Amino acid sequence: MRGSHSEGGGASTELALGAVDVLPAGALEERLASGRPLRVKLGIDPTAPDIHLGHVVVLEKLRQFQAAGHVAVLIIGDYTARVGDPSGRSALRPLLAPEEIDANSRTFQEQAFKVLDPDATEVRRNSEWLDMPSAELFALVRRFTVARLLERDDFSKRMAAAEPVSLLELLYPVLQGYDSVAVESDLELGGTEQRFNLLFARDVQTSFGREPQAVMTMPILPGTDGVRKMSKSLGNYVGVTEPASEIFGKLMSVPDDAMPLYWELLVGERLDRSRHPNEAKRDLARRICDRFAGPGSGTAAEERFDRIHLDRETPADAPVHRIEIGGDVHLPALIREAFGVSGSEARRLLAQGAVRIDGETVPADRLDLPSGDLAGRVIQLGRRRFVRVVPD
RNA sequence: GGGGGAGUGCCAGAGCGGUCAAAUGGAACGCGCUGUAAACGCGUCGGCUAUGCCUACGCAGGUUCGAAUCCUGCCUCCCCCA
Repeated sequence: MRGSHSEGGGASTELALGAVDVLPAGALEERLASGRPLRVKLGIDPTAPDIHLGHVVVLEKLRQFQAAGHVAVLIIGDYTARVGDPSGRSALRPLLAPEEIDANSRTFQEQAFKVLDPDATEVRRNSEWLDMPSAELFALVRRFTVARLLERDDFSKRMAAAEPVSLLELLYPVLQGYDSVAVESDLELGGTEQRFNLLFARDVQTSFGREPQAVMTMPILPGTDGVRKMSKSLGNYVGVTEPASEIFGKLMSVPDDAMPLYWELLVGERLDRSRHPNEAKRDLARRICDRFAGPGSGTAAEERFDRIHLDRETPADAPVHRIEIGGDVHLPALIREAFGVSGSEARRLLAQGAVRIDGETVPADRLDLPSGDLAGRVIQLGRRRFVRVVPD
């Protein structure tokens, strides 16, 4: 049973709402009591081009601190992205090209401002201080021991399973910790999988004679499969820049079991269990659309959704695919081009009755159609892919 | 420095000379059911203008009528000893 995470770490402040833990006990209250604005750090490694709802959970927490008058320090980990965070990893992370990291950094920052107030956010890239001469790097890393780093679960598990752990990965916590020194962090936020990194940063700060930061961890948001962590690489994410129709559709496909967590982490309210699950899910989906795709987009997306799935209508805004008029059209080829699947796949789908033209299933043995019969019609592939065929 | 083991499809993991486009499970996809939820049932899951053809089992060669399966070299990973 998961759901209520509110009282973690004994922090009684409103700002700790939803957090899994706030460590060490009392540290946050103590700092808040000082009355000065705290420097609240959140680091995100730009390993993918888009921010999704999983990132939003922790960004939203940062926004709350911001709203309470504290300083939001958003670190784009353009340098640590090159190293690769071993947290929760069971294998070596593939390396990203520098240009890729650079492009991701830009979109990340832009998209983070869909949650944060840009005027009250200090954005830093950690290459500013981590891109240092090796002599300085050595001086930094010699402060810590291998035994201390190997305490972490991910490493011991991988080593036990005879899987590789690179030297570079071992360095990751040290680098992330040094970020805290560089930005003089009072509090660092992160997902629960970041606990080791966040706590290790305290050691790094201490070794530099700084006051160690408090840390606050937030629950991990499951992806649209309802089970695994939301992530780009698992393909179970909802991006904040996606069109409302996508956001709505994806959220509706999230299993009911994950709804309490979605409500708590994304809407900031407890799910009212007396509501019909379908209605509660629609409500959530509308709110998220309104927030990220623009006010009112939720209702519009919902209407479109119902037209397609309840009334079985074809969407008016389906992408357009042009064909030449004259002669027959070979359906597998058309599907391949229109939907970006392979020709073999197209044939299989056809054979499985997954192709509809204006709502009518194409017979499995039908491979060619006169082009005249296709012009102006909507081809549907499976439940949610649509293309409107238009004469060229 | 010495000794041993392993690299198979999106992932995990069988296969160990022909019947292998490669068992099985998971993921994914499709159809049905439904609340585009879950669960369940059935099916698909390399490519190709397709009853056949092509490309594939770390990479490169070789042996064989025939290789994922045998040999040689290379690359990568792991373990043990020092």
